[in-house]
Amino acid sequence: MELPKIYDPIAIEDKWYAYWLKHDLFHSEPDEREPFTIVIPPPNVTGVLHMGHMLNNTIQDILIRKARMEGKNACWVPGTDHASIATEAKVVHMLRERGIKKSDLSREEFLKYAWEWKEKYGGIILEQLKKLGASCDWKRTRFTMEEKLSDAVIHVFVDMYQKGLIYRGLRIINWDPSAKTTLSNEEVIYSEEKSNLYFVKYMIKGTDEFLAVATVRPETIMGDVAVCVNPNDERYKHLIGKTVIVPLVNREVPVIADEYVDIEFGTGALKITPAHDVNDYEIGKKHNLPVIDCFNEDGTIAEAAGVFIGLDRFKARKLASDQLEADGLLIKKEDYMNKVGRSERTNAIVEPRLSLQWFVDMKQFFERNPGVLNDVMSDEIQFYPPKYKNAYKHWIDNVRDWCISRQLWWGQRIPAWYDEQGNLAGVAKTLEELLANDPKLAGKVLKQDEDVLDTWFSSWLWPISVFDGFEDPNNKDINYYYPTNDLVTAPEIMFFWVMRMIMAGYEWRGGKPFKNVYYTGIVRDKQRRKMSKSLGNSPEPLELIEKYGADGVRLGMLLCSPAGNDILFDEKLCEQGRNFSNKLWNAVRLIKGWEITAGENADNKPIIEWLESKLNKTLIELDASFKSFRLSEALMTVYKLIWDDFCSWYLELIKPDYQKPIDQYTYDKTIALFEKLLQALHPFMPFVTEEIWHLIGDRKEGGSINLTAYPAIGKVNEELISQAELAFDVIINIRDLRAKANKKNTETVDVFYFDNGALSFALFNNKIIKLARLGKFEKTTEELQGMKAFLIKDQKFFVATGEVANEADEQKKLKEELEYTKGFLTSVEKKLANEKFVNSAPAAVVEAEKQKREDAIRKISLLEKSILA
RNA sequence: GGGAGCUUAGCUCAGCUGGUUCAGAGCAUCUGCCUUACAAGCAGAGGGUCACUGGUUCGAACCCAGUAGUUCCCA
Repeated sequence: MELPKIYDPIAIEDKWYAYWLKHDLFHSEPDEREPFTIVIPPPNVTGVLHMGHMLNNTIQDILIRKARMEGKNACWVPGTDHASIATEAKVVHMLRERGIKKSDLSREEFLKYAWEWKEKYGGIILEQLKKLGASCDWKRTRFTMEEKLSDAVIHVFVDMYQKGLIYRGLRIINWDPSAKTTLSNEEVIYSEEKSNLYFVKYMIKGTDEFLAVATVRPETIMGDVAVCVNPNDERYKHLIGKTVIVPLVNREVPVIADEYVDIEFGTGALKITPAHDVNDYEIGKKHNLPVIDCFNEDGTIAEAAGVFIGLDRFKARKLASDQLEADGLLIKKEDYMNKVGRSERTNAIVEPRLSLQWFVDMKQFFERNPGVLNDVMSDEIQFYPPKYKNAYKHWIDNVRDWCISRQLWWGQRIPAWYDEQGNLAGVAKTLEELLANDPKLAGKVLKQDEDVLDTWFSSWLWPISVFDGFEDPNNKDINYYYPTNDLVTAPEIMFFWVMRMIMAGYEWRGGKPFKNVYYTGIVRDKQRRKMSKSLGNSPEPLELIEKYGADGVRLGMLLCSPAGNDILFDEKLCEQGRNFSNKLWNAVRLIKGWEITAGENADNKPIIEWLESKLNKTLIELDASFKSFRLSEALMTVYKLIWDDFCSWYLELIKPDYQKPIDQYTYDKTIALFEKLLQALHPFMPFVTEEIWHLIGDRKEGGSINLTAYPAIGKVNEELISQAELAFDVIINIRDLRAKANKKNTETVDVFYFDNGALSFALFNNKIIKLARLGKFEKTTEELQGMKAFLIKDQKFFVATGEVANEADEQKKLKEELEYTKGFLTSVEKKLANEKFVNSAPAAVVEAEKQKREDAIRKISLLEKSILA
């Protein structure tokens, strides 16, 4: 069979993914094996694969493939969330292109279009994951808006209402008075705009004194309920507790004190308008102040304001300014730059507005479920890297209630009904159920809440809901797969996801949803900028895959991603990955190119045994890396084992001479070793390992390297490993001297060495001759003049490179070495002479120091002899 | 403003419980090679005051304190 010189991943990767699907290799059903479960953090259904997803899902795939090879029943559940805001924006966009306005549609009509959009464009990202090689159980694909998962959301809402864990409360929201809709923070664009700062007199009641207040929004003066100063502000201390008269409406309000006020800013006195400013609202709440809402839905002045009723807010600003001036209350007007938020869609200036929303009472939730915090702190749920425990605790300690309602249509509609006066009538799964539960409601006209629930209110249930754990809390799947093993996600969603999933787990399953949480870094470019569409600094993932193969990209991503650190992505690393695939490929070409002859070459036996030992030793390191989620380190370990140990040393050592056959024994052992290496690498590079595994053995249809057992750790012969390393060291030293002497590869050199019995490499003698291209390799008992020499420990080697060694240089080198060794010996002896060291250091350390002393003494005597000679 | 982290080779990072004269890896760099698996390669080499200052210790990259720079989170 002829194999091309260069590995071409494209066709091969498609072939194997199709094969895996055809043979249904990733599907899992509960059985008697130990389960290993990962639920995908559901990507946004509108999403397309970006670099963060690539990293995140590569890591999940590595974990799940490894578990599969370890004989566990591995199940990786894929799916997407419905992303209310993003999807609704996409649907509105689609409608606009068809000339349809959302405002002309009923809720039902709009949702029909939304589903149409979802069926057509949603879930592209899942297809893209297949290109990456993700071994998800596609038969278990879920979506947060599908019926069963929606039922779970409604169930949870009702349950929480009944437990008193949710409530309705006021909250400042972003209001678009032009579209008459609420906006999420993401839909508001802030920019610096020129405006005015008005300095206004608030007269102190019953005096001629006044308090000067600076404001950019005089049209909200009618909503003022207090003036606030900093308690440490000497200028105003005497006014705290006094009453001032609000201009324009002549209302009496108190002067209050709060640390929040910045003494330096404006006049140091702040008017408090709770209905129209977030911070004012907080202060108002703190000081138990009333709320006066002076705007209508469309941004005109409301009756509650008392003046300018019905006028537009900007016209009112002008009139208010004029009126203040006329009343002699306007001190001055300054130009002022401030941050103004505008609606992304209508460009209208966003109005902060008080609105009734649904909230989760977080404090109470944590009191019911102390495990949410405690089990993370005690590592019952383990964070990797653990430093995020701090952030987690800090957040829980300072938690704010979770606002779960959204003024949108795409999402689960809140199952709450109101009477004609807008009072809450009740909460139930359906109107029928509500009426059945509460006879008093019979005959009343009830209206369901217009809002939907936050998407996060769906995804926090994900680890339970994907196994239908709400519908049937005792079903086979949930009992088997829950709690899941690992969650892989980005640190920025620790609160949105991780914490809330943990909360849901404790509340509805009485236990954690996963055992380990692995936080990936944020993918940045080489200049440390976050990758983003607007910056255009993110490579297109699928193009990268085209260019380097999924294996290459996976390796590239992972090499630059130690756990929890940011990832400075560099395309070069993908190239390194591609090159590695090619290296493996060429190893196959070499091996498959050999003719085989019966028998066994005794010289190769120690080489084979060495690699077996080295492999086992590496497997131990690998295991440790995996256990602590150091995947980058694990990959590098395998990479070096394959490239350096297997390709550069082992294959070169056993390689028969040109056009000579290889013995059957060596061949069989080599194939067996190669197979183990491929297995160890498979979780990282699934495609190329699958391809080569099929090339080097007779495989059954439906067989896959991913279904084979991960290599078991065998015996490690340390003695043999150090002997081999010594032999390699000899080879490297000789090669160095050869290179410096400009020896051609075809020329041999002679090497002689003192044999003082301290070093042992006899098993590899012939191999040293082969790789270092030696003529003679013999012992000597005397110093050889005119030859280059090197030392390994206290053993000297002479290399006859043909050129005359410069005696002075040689002597200088030796003297330097002698000085160094003497210094070393002194430091060791000092240590050993120190009673405190000998008494307090562990015995092994002291023993090692003694050994060092002996080695150094031997080496010094050798060096001194050489220098004299 | 409050909290957390980071600072080790040109770059990105390891360095797990303080214990070799401990300073390590990959990439990059330099030198020589198209040696019949691989130039997407082979063989070698060079490169560091472990941010700074002090302390604890027989012993510090590692522990403690302070300083500087930097990143993130919350406001």
